[in-house]
Amino acid sequence: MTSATKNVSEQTRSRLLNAAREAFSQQGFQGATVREICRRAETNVASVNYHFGSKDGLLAEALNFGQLKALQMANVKAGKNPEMRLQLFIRDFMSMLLDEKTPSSQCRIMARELADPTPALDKIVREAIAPLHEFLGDLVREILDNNAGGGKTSEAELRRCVHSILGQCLFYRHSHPVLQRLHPKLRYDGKEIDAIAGHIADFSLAGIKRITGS
Amino acid sequence: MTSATKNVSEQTRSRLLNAAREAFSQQGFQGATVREICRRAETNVASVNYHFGSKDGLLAEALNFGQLKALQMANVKAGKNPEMRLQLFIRDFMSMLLDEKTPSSQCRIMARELADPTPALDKIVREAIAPLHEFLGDLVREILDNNAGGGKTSEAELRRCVHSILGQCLFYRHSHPVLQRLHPKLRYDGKEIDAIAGHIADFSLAGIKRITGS
Amino acid sequence: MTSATKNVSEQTRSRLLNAAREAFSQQGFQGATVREICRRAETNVASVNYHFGSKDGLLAEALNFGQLKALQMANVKAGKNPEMRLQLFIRDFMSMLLDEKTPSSQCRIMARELADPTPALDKIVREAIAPLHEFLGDLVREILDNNAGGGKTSEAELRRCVHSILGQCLFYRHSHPVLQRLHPKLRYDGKEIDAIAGHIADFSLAGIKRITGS
Amino acid sequence: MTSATKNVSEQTRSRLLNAAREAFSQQGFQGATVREICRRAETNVASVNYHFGSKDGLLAEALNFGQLKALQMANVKAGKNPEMRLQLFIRDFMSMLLDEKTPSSQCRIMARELADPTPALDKIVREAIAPLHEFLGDLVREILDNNAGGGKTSEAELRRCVHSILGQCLFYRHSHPVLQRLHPKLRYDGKEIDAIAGHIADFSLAGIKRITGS
DNA sequence: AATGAATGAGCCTTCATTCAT
DNA sequence: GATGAATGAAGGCTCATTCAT
Repeated sequence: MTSATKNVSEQTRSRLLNAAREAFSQQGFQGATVREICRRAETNVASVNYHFGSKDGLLAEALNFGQLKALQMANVKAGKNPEMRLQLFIRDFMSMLLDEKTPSSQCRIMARELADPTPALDKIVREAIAPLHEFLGDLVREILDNNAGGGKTSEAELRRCVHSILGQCLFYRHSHPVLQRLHPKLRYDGKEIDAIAGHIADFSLAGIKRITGS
Repeated sequence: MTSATKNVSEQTRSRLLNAAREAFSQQGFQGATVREICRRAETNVASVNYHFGSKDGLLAEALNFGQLKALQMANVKAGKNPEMRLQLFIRDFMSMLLDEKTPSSQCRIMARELADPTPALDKIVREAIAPLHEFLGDLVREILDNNAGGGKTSEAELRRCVHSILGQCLFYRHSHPVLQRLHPKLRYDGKEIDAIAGHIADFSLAGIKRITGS
Repeated sequence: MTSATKNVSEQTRSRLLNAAREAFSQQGFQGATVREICRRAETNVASVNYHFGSKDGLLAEALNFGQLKALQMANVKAGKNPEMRLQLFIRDFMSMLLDEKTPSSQCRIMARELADPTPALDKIVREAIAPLHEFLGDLVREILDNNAGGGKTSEAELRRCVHSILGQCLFYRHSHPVLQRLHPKLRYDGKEIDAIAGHIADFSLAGIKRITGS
Repeated sequence: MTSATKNVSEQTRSRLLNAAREAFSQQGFQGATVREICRRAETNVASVNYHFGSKDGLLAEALNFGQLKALQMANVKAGKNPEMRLQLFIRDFMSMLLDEKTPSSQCRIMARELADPTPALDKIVREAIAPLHEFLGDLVREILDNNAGGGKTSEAELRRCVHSILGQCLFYRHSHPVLQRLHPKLRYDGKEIDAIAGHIADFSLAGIKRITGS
């Protein structure tokens, strides 16, 4: 099988995965039905079980964390100082979370998983979230080290900084239904995303430095 | 029926509400079944419809925002400077969100609603979340005014500060399933909650003050 | 208990019976719910079982055939020739069946019973329908005797004449939903009822005489 | 799949339709349960919704008016004089209504619909009953024209003749439960059906001719 | 005597899954 | 290999009925 000759089976798998990502991110895992996913993928209802064993299996495969990992790798390669790298990362992460144009539905699925864990959550945590926490932990540690006012920072405190950063970012995704109702006019276009990312970066850098600063 | 002998009907209603709060916060609205709720409440399957008309009706009643509102009112009455009030609020809010001993499952249900909106979300936003945002907005504005370095702060920027604070707090609830997997040993006892709340308050105050540009 | 002091229990019974007649004739026995009947009767849901043992019991009591019997007795007393008495009876019977102003819901309930027999049907047949058939049988026999052209008429043939008369009358009740759809403008006011009754009488007398006439 | 090997799906559909016709004609639409229908059809409870979308859908499909229409067309083609055609039609119609051996339960369902209209009644009236009334109207008009004693017959009077004929025929179906109780020994075999049909035809022709005033 | 509360059997329907082809 | 057909467990809900007072 070359890149030019993808066989029919592969095409169906692919269509199913795309349809599943769309459906899961829109309706949640429970809310999305196998029938609807198959309808969107223009295949028969038995396909999901045929190709992925079960609805759970489909979810597990539908999650690919390539984008998130690529983002981290690119960030490391950027090679700037950690403060700037944090800024960059937050902006990229927010774009991934909010930009409705990109097919980054994985993130939305993950967000759903947090609130509604399925057996797939273990895989998500292992393969995507744990590395992400580690990545941010390293970044924050670098920043803290650069600003160390003599005091040492505990692992717990470091972890909380990571949580603070992630919490701010994820809020815009988790609370999206609420924010839509509170501010119906607000649109998350590129400009707004930049503004939010800038805010979170500034807010977080100040927060991190306070930890050391004392 | 005296004040000492609560109506049987009231008791059943009450047991149903508790069971529902538990179930909804654990399995989500869709995931929780009427049968399971009734089993927990030790009553029959028809009770929910008898007492609340429907599963939706049960959800609507299961949400009462008294605790959250009481918390805000107490905070206003505390009368300290806004920085301290923010610290207090964050600690109380985190206790409410995380302390598994208190029956504050409403907050957990609300968290679920964010990820999986039902018709009840409109009510929740109107009656609980919008006031909460407003309350925090006022608090942040006071802090900003006290620290104004001449510059003005836009409404958008103010709103983002509120989001940053709430995002940090809610992260511990939204991401609970993840955090459990990342740090299996960690328990959210009073001490840990205090530490987290303290961190968020410090982090946020630093962030807010950075906004003023001072 | 005098006619002036009907006790509360009797009043409730009476209200229930009226409500039941209304409901049964409108929604049928299965379609009408005990709750709705009790709501109309402004009493509690347990009343039906309390006063009548069951929904079936309520139906059995709701049926009273006084009007139908009165009609037959009056007809006998009229003392005219049988042809005229048949005319009179058909007109009265049609009025009872169709006039929406009179509370003759029993007839409508009976009509429902025919299509949807409940345990009450035995009682209905025994107490109302069998006597009615007998009454009409006697009337037709008189007519036949008056016109006997020498030939005898079998019991079976006599019975079929009765069926023909009743069939024509009941058609307007049984097929009411259909007729409403076929001729939406038609109203069964007094004039129309008279016309129909006149037609059925003429039609039937001709039919009966043909049987003899040979 | 050859013409000899009917699709399994088709067989199930067919079994469901037969079971539904049987059940609906016996218990009415409300009284018949999906579970019972599926039990009779020896399939699972989900079949009805799978094949027909809903119980309503099943009813709509269970009604096919082919037999009734065929009967009318055959009658027209018979080409005899209208009196004889009426005789023929009544006999065929009665056979359809009463012969328990033929699968003509549609007529019985229709009869049920009259007493307990469902959303399907509109379809029934439009597709089956209205044409039937028209057919009989034409037939009666022909008879009247042949016998016109100079007088004209109004549309209303014509309609009532049709009602008289149909009423007599349908009586044996509508009142079947009653007749069973009144005359337990009577069986509607071919001979009895012929006798009834003959009676109705004679009775009606006499009635019709009376209308012409001759 | 009379009632509001509570019940459980049963309703139609939806769903992920399995099976025969 | 891939699919339309079929499945049965489970869903929320309605209802006549019963129970404790």
